[in-house]
Amino acid sequence: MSNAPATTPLPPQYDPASTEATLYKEWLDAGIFTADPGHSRRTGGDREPFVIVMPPPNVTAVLHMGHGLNNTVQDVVIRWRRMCGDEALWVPGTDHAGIATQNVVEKQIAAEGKTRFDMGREAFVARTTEFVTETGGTILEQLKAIGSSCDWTRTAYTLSPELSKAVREAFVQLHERGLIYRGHRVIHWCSRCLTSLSDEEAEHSEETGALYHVRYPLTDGSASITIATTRPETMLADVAVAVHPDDERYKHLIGKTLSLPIANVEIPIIADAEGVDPEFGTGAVKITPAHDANDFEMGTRHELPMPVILSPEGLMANGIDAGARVPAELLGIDRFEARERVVQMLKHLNVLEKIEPYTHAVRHCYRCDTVVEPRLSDQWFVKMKPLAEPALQAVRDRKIRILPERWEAVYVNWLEGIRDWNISRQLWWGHRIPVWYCDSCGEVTVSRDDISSCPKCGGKARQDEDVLDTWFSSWLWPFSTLGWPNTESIDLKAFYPTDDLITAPEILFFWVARMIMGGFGFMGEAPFQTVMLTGTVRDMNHVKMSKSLGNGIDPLDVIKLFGTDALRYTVIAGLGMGADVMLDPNDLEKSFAPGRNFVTKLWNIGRFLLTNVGEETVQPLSTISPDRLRRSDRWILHRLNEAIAECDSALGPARPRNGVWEESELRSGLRLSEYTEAARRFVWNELADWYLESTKVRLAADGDDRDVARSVLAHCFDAALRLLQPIVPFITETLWSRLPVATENRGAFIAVAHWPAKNDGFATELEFELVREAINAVRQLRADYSLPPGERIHAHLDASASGSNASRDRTVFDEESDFIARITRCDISTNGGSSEAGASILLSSGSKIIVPLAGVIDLEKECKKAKTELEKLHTQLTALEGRLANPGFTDRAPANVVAAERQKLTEWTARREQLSQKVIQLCG
RNA sequence: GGGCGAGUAGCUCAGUUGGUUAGAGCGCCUGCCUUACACGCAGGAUGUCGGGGGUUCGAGUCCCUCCUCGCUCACCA
Repeated sequence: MSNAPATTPLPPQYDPASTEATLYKEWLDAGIFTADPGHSRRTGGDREPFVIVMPPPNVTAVLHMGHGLNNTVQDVVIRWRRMCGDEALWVPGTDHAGIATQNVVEKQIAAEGKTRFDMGREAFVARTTEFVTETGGTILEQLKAIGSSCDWTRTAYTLSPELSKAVREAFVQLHERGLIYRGHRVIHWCSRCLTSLSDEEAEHSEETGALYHVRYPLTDGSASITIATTRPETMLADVAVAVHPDDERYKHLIGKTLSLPIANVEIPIIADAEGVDPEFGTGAVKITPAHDANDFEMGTRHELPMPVILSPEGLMANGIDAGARVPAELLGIDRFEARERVVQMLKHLNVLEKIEPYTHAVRHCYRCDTVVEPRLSDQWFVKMKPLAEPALQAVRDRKIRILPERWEAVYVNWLEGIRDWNISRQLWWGHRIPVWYCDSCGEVTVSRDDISSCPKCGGKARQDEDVLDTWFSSWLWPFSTLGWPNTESIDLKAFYPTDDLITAPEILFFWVARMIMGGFGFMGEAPFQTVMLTGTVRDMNHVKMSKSLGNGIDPLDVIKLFGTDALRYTVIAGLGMGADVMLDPNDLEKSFAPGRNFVTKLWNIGRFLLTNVGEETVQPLSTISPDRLRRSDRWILHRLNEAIAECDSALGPARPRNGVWEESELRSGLRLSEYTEAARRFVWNELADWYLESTKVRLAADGDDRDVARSVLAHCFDAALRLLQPIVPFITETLWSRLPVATENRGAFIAVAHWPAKNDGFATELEFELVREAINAVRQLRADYSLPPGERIHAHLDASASGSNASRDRTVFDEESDFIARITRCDISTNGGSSEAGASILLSSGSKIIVPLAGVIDLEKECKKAKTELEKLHTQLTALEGRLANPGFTDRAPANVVAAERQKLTEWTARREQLSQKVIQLCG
């Protein structure tokens, strides 16, 4: 890209389609997104590193609005830091997504009439690998389309050889530290995916079921106990009925035996204070240790047998210890069908007392939504308590902040009650557990390297069949992507710890909390200093967008229609901190209008500038002597300073000062919608609406002043483009490359240009504010009196009441008369008579704008309007006077507040005086 | 059931340690094709700040209470 001014004028319409792909390629070719570890201060360089690791999308994922939103946020932040001079690194990558990917491939082969078991493990993994290689990573290409400025030379993949090594290292280290153990207990089992799940992967959802009351008769026939259950089919695996030891209803029955209907086995009545709430149901609990986590605990306490009556597929079966509990007619029946049948059988046996409707939370597989079955099995677990401690402490000590704040409480709450993490999955797609068993001597070996023979007896070593939870690789992401476990890795030294972690709240526990634990656990340091949780994209009914619900928006459709920048601007501008973004999938035109309109506006400002400023090089503002600046120049330069300050303040400090967030900065920054609004207001409402209009007269004339206007205009637009680059990188790059400003201080791309800095030389420009006031006044008068917009009108300035400002006011209006006349079609003379009748508006300087309007004014209407206004003012003034007369207020309120009120009193009193004169004049 | 949060203009949300005419964007109404832009320009309307009570000279802001939503965790069978 060249800095030479354009030789062809800008086309009237911005065409994103023809520019975006080319531009993106130019950025890539120039390597501006590639970070250099040598530049990082941590490795002796002179730049602060600023690092974001991308939440890796599933390798099979296709871009949706959620990705669009989340990655745009990350890109805005990283582009901002890059311009600020940080060595900015955004690490992209994908997740192999164990269960999710396996499910996709299983579906494919199911269509061919096969199962993975028909294929065998090796062939299935090969097939999945092939699938992932061919179609996977599509999403990364799509992320390029939304402008993501990732360092693609560092693209990572959780199942790559490098990251697999990290996974194995992590497992072995935890094992060495005694934090990994094999447990035999009831876990969540998905009978469709045929794997165990972690607590987080088994999601609760409220369901209306039934509470079945079943009578179990005593074996001696003397009495019976009624139990309540939501899962009657599991009664076949009951091994006892527990009651509270102090429960008077049942005390005398403890120790006796019951005859379990259908299964026809004898089970004892036991007492358990911990596991039984006498208030609930009938106060008697059936104990099914193999199919309920709570019952498993009680079963363990009382050393009860644990018969299994369900197959892994969720079919009724006589498993371990079950004997012949499941009768022949139920064998092989699905658990839900079996529930119906058991209920029927209980009815026939006349032991079903009643069925109550009952709402309770049922766990579902987060991947296939199948109802999860509690199931007794052997799994590998990570002991989480020791890992959670530093993760909790880091947030309490403000080493890590979570935005928005409310999620911190959720985070703390979860970590305080953390339970051990089941990390083994009975899947084929993933990192195989690095544990080997020796069938000869029973030795269990945990190893970094594959082994084929037992290190103890030399017998054949057999690797554990299971793979690790996909999140076991994810929680290492902030350092595994930087080279860990090679602690000498230059990337690791230069870029760890990272800075911001930007993701959706759904994976706060799955991923974010575990990454923090992993960061401390393996690196001894927090993996990042800020967690920013973005909102959710929803439709107009506040329903979360999803492909399955059909209410999604394809970001690529939006890009095709309105361009990437319009998409980015719309989502960023609409995204309050942690707030959801509502978009209408049925009306893209309306949903993305803010972005499209803004981009068009920017384009047109650029067109005006390039046409009217001309193509000869503009002198840098620094070469313009301050005394050549006019009041409008000083005004816009001051507004620019304010805009820069507002953007900086909204974006906030990039990092904590000494590794710990100070209270005052803890909740500041990353308010992207505020930053966007500040930049928008400057470029649209100030630069375009006022300053640009004011330069039209100057640019049309020849002479020195034309060069001043050109310099200021170009300077301001240049700065505006820089402020906007992170949000709308493509159009700003396109326009910036054509700006005819001197080449000094410019790199090749705005994407790596310097972030604008405040220049404190420009104080508030009061004179130009006066001009704006006058213009607004004339506009209002024209609207109030319904004067045709095209009609040329005359007015005069009455400066007689403005005291010492009178001559200044007259000078200002004389000098700005061309501009005022052009913009309002109203000529203001400064030497007219002061007593002339007409509509008037008072300016803050005390001068008055008077439009002679004899004959045009509807006196009656005006009179009424003025009277209403006067009344309102009078009421407020009375209140104000009362307040100031109240010693309670004047004595206790802060002095500055009282002073402000006094000031107001003076102003209002003057205005009331003026208004009453007006009323007299109008109403007679 | 535990924890947390929210209820401010038709919609989405700002409102900093209480300070007195409550703001923005979008939408809506009116008028304008003013030679960068109708994806634009100018003007305008709109709120018992969820209800009730309290503290205070003063409450959208602090306290209590009620109502309504939302998020999150959870082995009451």
